[in-house]
Amino acid sequence: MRFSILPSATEPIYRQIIEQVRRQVASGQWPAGTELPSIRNVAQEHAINPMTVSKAYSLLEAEGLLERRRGMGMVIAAIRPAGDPDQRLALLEPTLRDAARQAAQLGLGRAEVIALLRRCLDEATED
Amino acid sequence: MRFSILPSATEPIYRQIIEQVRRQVASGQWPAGTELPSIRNVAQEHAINPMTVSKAYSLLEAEGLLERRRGMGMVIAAIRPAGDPDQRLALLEPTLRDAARQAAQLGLGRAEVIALLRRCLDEATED
Amino acid sequence: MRFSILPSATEPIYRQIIEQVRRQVASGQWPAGTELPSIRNVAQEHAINPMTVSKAYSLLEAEGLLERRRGMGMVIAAIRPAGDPDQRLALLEPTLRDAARQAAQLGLGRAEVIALLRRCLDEATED
Amino acid sequence: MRFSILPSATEPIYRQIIEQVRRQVASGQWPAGTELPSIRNVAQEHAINPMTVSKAYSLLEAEGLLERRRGMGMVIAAIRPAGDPDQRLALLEPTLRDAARQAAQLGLGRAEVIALLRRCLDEATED
DNA sequence: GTGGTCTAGACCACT
DNA sequence: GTGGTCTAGACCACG
Repeated sequence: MRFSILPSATEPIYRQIIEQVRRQVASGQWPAGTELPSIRNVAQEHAINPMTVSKAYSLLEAEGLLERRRGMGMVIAAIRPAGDPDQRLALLEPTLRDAARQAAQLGLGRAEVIALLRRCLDEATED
Repeated sequence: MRFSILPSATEPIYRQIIEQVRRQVASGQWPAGTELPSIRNVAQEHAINPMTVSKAYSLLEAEGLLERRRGMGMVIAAIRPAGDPDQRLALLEPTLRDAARQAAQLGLGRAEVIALLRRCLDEATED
Repeated sequence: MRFSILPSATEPIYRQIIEQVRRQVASGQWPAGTELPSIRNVAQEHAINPMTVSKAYSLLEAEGLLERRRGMGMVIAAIRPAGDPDQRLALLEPTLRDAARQAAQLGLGRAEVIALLRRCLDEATED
Repeated sequence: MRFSILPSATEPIYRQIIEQVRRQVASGQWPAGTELPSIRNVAQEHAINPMTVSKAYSLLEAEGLLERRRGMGMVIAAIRPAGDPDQRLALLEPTLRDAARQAAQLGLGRAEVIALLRRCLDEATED
């Protein structure tokens, strides 16, 4: 129920938050009705400005993924069904498509690329 | 000998150009002496600002990857040897590492992810 | 091509801007490609903070109504077809539906209500 | 004798309650002495916070429209006479004025707007 | 307690 | 020139 935020990353903080919420919802780990940590809490924990968190939450609300419960914080919207596996794969596709394009421009073979992905997957699941 | 540029992508245009030149050189597809398309040409073809192309070329020149030949435009510098396979793989690694992190957060299995990458590689090499 | 902003209204400023852009697009007065006044311009003209204008533009971009031309301001997105009359009426419907509900609770007759609307329409078109 | 409350509307809940009581009184549908539903009942029925209902009732009491009868809950105060038709129309005017302004910005014709209002009035009186 | 709005000002990135 | 991001702090509205 906590965000992992890297202030030094090139990706802006508010977008890091947005992406994490999207993935948590798509993976079914945050079902409809889940209460999000309050803006002030997130801001304090990560020593960032409340406006930055608010911006992320507001955009997610405009997107329909969050609902405001006035005076009571934000919750995951009921509308969204839990993401099925295909939907989750679709979220990953743009990144892999870009990787494939880069591999082609680098003249790399399929086997090499897939072997490298395997290694990265191992690292990522270790954490 | 043409760039593929997506003005709507999140990656800035000048950086798209830089990365493509780097990959073409690393893969040996653009050996030393290869002439680059003129700034004016690139700008017209993709309906982008000539200043943007100029910025990319200038940065590549400062990096030593390009050389300015008066009257001939820019050419790939003689100094840089084509990257060996490991070096080329290293250029791809950050993207795959990010993809693996996303896959983990989405709760996707290794097999699914690798299958999707295979499909993307097929598409990318068709072009 | 200018916004009319009332800082004293109960409706927040950024929302006043959003609603005006939506109506201008729906009515066909701002076709696709129309350049919007720059954030700094709008902010200066109305003596409001650039962030406020930026918030309106960003939300309209997230909505798909605006597109960013990097380094060159915002334009009306090409995707949206000019609103047909039915679409424009649909934008008005929620307000009229609310008015009808109020009239019913007030026990007012149809004729009275419609006569009042006529008077209001006269006033609004005078301006 | 029940309220219609939409927690998702932009209008705050306590204000929705206040406005409805005002209209029922102005229209004479709730004459002096009418008992209002208890705070607990309203809160349960609409799954809202009792404090919210209490706030609405208290404001209406301060306004003189309601009276607190110990053990009987709140009743419509005797003082207020039912509003005459002109007074009731005046309560509706701001909403219609806003609708007319929107219609003008949308470039809609008088006939269309009035026809739509007729349809909305039909719907509203059906309920 | 919750989030919303606005301000003022800084710094960065892109064209 | 353009918009984007973030900070710091004030005040309001809602429950």
